[in-house]
Amino acid sequence: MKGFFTYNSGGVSMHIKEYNPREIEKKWQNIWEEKGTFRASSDKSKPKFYALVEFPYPSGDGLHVGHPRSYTALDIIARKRRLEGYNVLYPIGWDAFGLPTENFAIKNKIHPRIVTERNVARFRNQLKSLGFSFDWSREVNTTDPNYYRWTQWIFLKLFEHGLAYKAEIPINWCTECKVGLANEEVVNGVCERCGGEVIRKVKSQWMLKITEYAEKLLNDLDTVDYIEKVKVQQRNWIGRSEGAEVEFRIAGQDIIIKVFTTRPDTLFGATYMVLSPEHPVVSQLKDKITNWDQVEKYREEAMKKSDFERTEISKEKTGVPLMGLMAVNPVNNKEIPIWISDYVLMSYGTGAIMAVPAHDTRDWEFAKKFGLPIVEVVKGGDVEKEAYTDIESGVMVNSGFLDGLQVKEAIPRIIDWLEEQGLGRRKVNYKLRDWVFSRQRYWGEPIPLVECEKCGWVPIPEDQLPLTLPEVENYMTTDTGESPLANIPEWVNTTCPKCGGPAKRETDTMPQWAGSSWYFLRYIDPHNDKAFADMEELKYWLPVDWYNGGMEHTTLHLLYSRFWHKFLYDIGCVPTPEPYKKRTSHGMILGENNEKMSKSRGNVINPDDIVEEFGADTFRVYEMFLGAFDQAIPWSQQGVRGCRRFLERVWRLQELVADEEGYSPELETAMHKAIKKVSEDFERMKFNTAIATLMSLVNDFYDAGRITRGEFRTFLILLNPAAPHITEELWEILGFEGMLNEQKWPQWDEEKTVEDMIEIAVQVNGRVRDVIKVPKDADQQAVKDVAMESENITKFIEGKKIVKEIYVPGKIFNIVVK
RNA sequence: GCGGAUAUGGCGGAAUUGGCAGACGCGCUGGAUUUAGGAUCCAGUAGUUAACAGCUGUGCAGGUUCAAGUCCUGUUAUCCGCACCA
Repeated sequence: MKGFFTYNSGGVSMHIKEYNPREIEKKWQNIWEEKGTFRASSDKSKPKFYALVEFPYPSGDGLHVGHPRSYTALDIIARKRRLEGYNVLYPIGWDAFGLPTENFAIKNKIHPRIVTERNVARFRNQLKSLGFSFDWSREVNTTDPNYYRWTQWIFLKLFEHGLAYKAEIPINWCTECKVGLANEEVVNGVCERCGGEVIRKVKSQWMLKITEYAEKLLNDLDTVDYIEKVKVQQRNWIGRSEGAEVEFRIAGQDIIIKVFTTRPDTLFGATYMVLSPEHPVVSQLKDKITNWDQVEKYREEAMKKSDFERTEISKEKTGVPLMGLMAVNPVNNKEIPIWISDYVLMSYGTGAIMAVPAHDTRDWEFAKKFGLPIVEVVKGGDVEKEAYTDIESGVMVNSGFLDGLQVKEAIPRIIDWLEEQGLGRRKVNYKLRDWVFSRQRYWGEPIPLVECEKCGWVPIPEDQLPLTLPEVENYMTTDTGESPLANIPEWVNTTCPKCGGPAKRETDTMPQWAGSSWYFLRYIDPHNDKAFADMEELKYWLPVDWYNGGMEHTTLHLLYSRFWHKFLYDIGCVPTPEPYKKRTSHGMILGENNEKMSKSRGNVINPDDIVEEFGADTFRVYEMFLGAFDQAIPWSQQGVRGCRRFLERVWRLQELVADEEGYSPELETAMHKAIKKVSEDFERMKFNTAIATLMSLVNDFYDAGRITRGEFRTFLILLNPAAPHITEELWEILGFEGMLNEQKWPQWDEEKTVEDMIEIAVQVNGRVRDVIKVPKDADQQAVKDVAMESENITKFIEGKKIVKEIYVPGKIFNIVVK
């Protein structure tokens, strides 16, 4: 019984206090706050580590259990980095502009600013109750005029550099939200937020030229450490394709129609053209079209269709010929008919295609349906049965000077020819479109431009920023799609900063993605009123070392913010071409019934309830333990209980601590193994197995019946990033030096991660027949000697001939017999 | 249709490079303790079997190998992304 440490100096297991998370969690949260424990230091001599999680939209529903999954994960990384000696920046803020708040405000007649304040206060409390090691002194809020002043400033820079322009184009219009949407916000033809129907609406819109950065956004993916899934999705979204732009003349007209094609080699097989119904040439040549009534009807129908209907797959191709017009195939001067069809999109390429039915599946379907000629120009398939699209093995035929060439040879040859003749040129095309940046809503950043009759669009001078939102009575949107701001004449009517004449303010506001496109920069220097952030600070902290967030933001926020950052880099405002060095993504947490958590399904878990009943540490440990971090996983209330039980067992370890330093011989290997496993698993985001390792170690501790102070100290440090409150408390109770968060992350000795005596599985013909114990450095003969003493082995060998022996040190010994 | 991922006990999931399948947790069964248990502790828990002997077993069908959850070929199902992108 000697040397056992107990809380009350009595006997073993006598009087330790009960584990009371409610009490100790509050206690440590207060201590950390008072001491500013997790503030990033201004000391730049230390190596830095910038950990970032996507800041939340403070919705009225409060925190979702999905938020803490991401936050706990990077909290673990951040806490580990501090223990490793880094100066860590782990900030948080609020992405607080946006529709739900505004809708709530309208419905309940409360100003969106008040709603936002309330929601933020609730979120802040919830996050604080979970003990995240955020640097709260750097909190940002996108709706704060001191913040959006800089959002507006960046917008003006984009405008100055010609990257923001106003265009009258058909945009995606959500009929529910009564707001224009970016392409990225339309999912499966409906609004990604509300699921409402999206129609095409022609509106004058502010656009950002993200397409100008398509090449950089694509190429620089090779320079960053993002999970492959994200890179693949961004590449697909940018959708680069190489080909040629070819000019088709209209017979008897002085008009040229350009098409984009990736298969210029098949030009001799182009037997007709198809234009998008919206193609401007159609109206332009109205007088020449003999079946105008039919054409007009088709165009009207196409316009009426929602995006969803129009892009619906597997529907029959439709179309109408432009009678009275013929195009001329530039390679052979043959006249070919021109059709319009809604399978040709105005928004991709030039809105017109050359149709090669023999070698394009869509054109083939169309030609078959309307009896258009099919001319084979690449040999290898049966073009009467289906389009032959192979580009690897086909040989050109019926193609004049291209005959006999492989497809891959023919492509550059024909492009050279087109360029020589002035009939076309090499061209790279992207699926990525410019970013529709206007929102017809109140609760967003005002666009800091005025329209002057004389000077056109004029930016508001920088020293007059921020342009703040006016107080209004009514935020209702109108069915005509005008922003609520348009109804405030005293705000709209202003003077031109340039000439002093009368001018009108832009009344649309920015999308929610504006403020989030640069928030990680503001965290670096959040109180700066001279610049969005000081260059010296930016140089120290950028890039973000590790950014975790949802897959749903891959082609939205993540792409947008890379674009803004690249622009800021080009104009010398940030020191790095890429904002984020590493990007990872967490899986969704589903309800207990394996369905997506939602109010309507009645399967929502409220984090507050879990913290209240089990404590924040249990909640954190459970979220990390429930399964692979990057996969969707259902919640299990029973599983939470198990994690609480684990922490109870940790708490009671106090009773086992003997007054001895170092590691005991019995547990030394287990300690080194655990340090290694936990260290590596945290880095690989294998949080579930790291926690499992710690659970196993606790089981080992109980099996051993007593542990040293050294063992307990190491264990507490390993568990600390996941369960920071209970570990600090135990650290204090045990009277260890200083505070736990000031300690050093433990090291392991590779040598000591293996026991001196190890177990080797002995197989006969690949089947395990026995397990033997041998010294860890035993050679094959030694292992064989031990194995042959085993009856379990010998009875399978008896009477047979040993033909082969395989020994994998530390793993198995296999004897092959015949 | 294209691209990506996944498939392992009653459940969530483990298994660096091919080397003892089912770690860890939940649940369940039995026991101890308790006035009580949604507390704690002990034992058991893939299937089959009288068995701590064997045999079978990682969606399905083949193959490579001394050895396959892992590699190869084919196939099915589910999920995610894109979706007439010329």
